[in-house]
Amino acid sequence: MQSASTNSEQNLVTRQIILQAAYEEIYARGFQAASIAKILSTTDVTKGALYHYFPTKLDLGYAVVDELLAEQIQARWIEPLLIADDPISALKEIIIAAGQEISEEDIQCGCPLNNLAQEMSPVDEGFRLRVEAVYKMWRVGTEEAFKQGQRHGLVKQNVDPKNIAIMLVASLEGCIGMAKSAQSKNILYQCGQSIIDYLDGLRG
Amino acid sequence: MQSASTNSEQNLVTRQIILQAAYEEIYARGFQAASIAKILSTTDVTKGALYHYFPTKLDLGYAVVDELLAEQIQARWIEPLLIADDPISALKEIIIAAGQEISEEDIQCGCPLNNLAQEMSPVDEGFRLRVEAVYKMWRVGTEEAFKQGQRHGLVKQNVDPKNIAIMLVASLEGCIGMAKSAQSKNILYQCGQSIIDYLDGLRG
DNA sequence: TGACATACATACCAATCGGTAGGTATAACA
DNA sequence: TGTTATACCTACCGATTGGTATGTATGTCA
Repeated sequence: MQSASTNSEQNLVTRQIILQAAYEEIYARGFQAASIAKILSTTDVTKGALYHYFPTKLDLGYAVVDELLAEQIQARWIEPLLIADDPISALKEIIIAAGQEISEEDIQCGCPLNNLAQEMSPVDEGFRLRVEAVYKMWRVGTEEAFKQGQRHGLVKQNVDPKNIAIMLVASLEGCIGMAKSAQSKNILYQCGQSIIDYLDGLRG
Repeated sequence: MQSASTNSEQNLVTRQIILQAAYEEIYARGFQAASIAKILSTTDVTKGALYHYFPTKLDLGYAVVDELLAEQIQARWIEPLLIADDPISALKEIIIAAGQEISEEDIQCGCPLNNLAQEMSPVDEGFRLRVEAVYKMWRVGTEEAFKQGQRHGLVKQNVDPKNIAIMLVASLEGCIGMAKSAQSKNILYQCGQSIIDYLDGLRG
């Protein structure tokens, strides 16, 4: 028998508190500059507790990617796309919704996945593999949606869904990154509109 | 009178050695993780010399952006574009040339300007302003080239050169970032081809 | 030739870093 | 009830960080 519910539920709560605080600290400062001490001080968790759940800082970072970021991308960019029949309309709606919901802090900090990709890919292979797994999930999901769209005759037949997926994910990340550097919602919207124009050009 | 040539020339040499080593260290690890000690050990420069030319680490980082990165972008992405009559053909050539000349280390480390943009924009406003100045130069240069192209009837009249410039810079950075995460030249080329296709769609 | 500034060089410093050792309190289980 | 594992907690550690204080060698200039 495993431990009773009372205990293991509390465990997960503490673990989740640490994970969430780590996510925010990493999002704001990057992984390498993220301070364990800061994560502890923003919560009332002690160092012993943190190192009980995560043997190293690296493991904590990995968990943020595997559990939080993968889930975020899945929920926002993949699931609604796969449900829809028309991937072009669906993606346009997702982009517009994302633009509307975005906060000043988000503009300032950009995409948490791309942040980790750019910072950690050359530095730590474990990070790179995990981040790339999320990107691949994103690209494959997008590719599938556009294949479906082609089957339904809603997307041009003479384009390669795989290439479209790569281009879309890349330019979305580029768009967010540009807005982050310029700290400008205008640039975000102008770039988003260009992506939407590109999408409309794929109509079949 | 200023100091004689012998002296001030040597000065600039030492300064340039520091700047170059700093560039490489920052390119490989990011600014915050870049180690002054490492920069000194890869050169035979002492800490006294470094802090003689650059009062703080931040000033050293600023100089890398202002002097090295601005120059790189200008030489590779702006000058050849402004010389040409046809911006679309010119940019295609630049993209193809960049793809051919890129090394494994470059794939691994990505774009030094985008790296600093994503890492430092939320953390230090001085960095953000300097990086954004380079991006703006890049965008404005691209915009001018496309305006010229419109005047010569080589670019569609019903597109906004400013939006095109934003979209191009953003998707180029996104493309390099995606290839860096995937550590894949294939992805770089596929994404680059999509950008070229986009460019061809702008023909007037 | 003497005064002064430039261009380094060396030794040191406080602060912060991630991580660990060793304890305790609690709950599960035999 | 005694044993054992889980879930913490506190105090400490060595290493590294950017930065500084002090000294010196050299070249400039009046």
